[in-house]
Amino acid sequence: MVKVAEQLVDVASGTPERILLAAERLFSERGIDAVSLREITAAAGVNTAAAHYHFGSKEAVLQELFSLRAQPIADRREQLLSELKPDKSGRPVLEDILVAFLRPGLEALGTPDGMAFSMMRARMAFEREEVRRAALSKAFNRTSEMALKSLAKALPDLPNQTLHWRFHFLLGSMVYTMAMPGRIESITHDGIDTVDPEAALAELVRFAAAGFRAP
Amino acid sequence: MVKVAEQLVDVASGTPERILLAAERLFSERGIDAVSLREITAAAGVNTAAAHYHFGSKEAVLQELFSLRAQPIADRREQLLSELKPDKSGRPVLEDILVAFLRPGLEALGTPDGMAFSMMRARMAFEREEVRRAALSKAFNRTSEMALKSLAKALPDLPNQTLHWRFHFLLGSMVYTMAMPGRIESITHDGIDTVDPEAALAELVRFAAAGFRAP
DNA sequence: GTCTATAGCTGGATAGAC
DNA sequence: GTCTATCCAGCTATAGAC
Repeated sequence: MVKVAEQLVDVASGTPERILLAAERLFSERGIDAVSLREITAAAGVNTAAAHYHFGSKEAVLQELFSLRAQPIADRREQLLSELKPDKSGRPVLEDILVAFLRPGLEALGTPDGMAFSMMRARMAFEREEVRRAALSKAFNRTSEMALKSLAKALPDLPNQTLHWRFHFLLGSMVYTMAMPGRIESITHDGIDTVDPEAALAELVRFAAAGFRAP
Repeated sequence: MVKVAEQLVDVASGTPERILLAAERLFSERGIDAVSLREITAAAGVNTAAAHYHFGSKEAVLQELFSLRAQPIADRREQLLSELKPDKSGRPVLEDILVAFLRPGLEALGTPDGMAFSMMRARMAFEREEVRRAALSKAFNRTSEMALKSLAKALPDLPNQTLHWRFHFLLGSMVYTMAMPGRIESITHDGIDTVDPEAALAELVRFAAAGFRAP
């Protein structure tokens, strides 16, 4: 309904931006369905009606917020994937593909806003509501297919089905990591309890690369 | 509040069982928060008050349902993990551990009830509400730690932190697989679109085993 | 553009008849 | 034990004053 600043700034100036920032924080803290529009507007210091005026509905707030945050990540991923350099055998290097695919999302974990978005994104991957998974799909489908194509080139002997299974496992590991920053394995308390995005990236790339190369 | 039959049968006889079965189906289809107690009781063909009489609250219905379904899986996992045979070097075999850990959960995907539970379980892993993650934790903590101990024995050279990271990735792949039976990768339509639990198990074991063995 | 006020629902829970 | 009837809190959304 309303054009919102391309980049949300930390100190929100206008009413729409304040609403989006409040929504992002609350959605990530407590989940989407558990947060009411009233809470969002209260946290933003504006009136309930303002959200309806600027966005039209609670779902529209979510969608606007999502695409606003997802776009830069998808763009960066696309850029990195398109810059991949083949090795001397003419094929892209598996590890390079994984880094290009994973880095934009995982490094977002390093900032408070990015962490909030990541948790929201991870949770949306498990949503039943079509409209929400559709937002994810719309934002990231293109780059997922780019990555799959590169992976197929890097691993020419891998059957297509197996490649898809392994890409699926990669997504699971990625999403699970994005869902719980700061508490890797709440199950076992002696685990890793701070998330350094660089460490997460390095560990996941190493793990997945070996997995993709399995016979 | 009320003792429910240890094993839910397909043709539900009593009122509590009918409520649990309806809840299971609806929770898995649409998510927990999106389903009202009224819908559950309507689907079960009983009155709203019946659910409160038998369970006390909607949350209690969920908890009862969860522990009822989780227990057999955890028990089976524990049994399989305790039966692991060491190889000639005296260590458990990585693949055997993975199978023991994953099989009870993944093979549940083969039955309609099991599939419904798996999707509910996967979604609960991403919940913010403490009480729900606590149910997961309570049901599966013990066997997760058993698996971690066996993994440490099978991979004596792997630093503890790395082991935990990789176990975390394993959980992510497992949960992601359990969350979306029948549509591995909705992102790419030419992917795998039916889930044979045995195939999922075999693929995940191969992928993860290679990942755990990465240097 | 931003507010107050309220309409119109839907939710969980319960009291009390049977 | 199982119903009907109802309470009351909370929600989204909107109409209309300013």
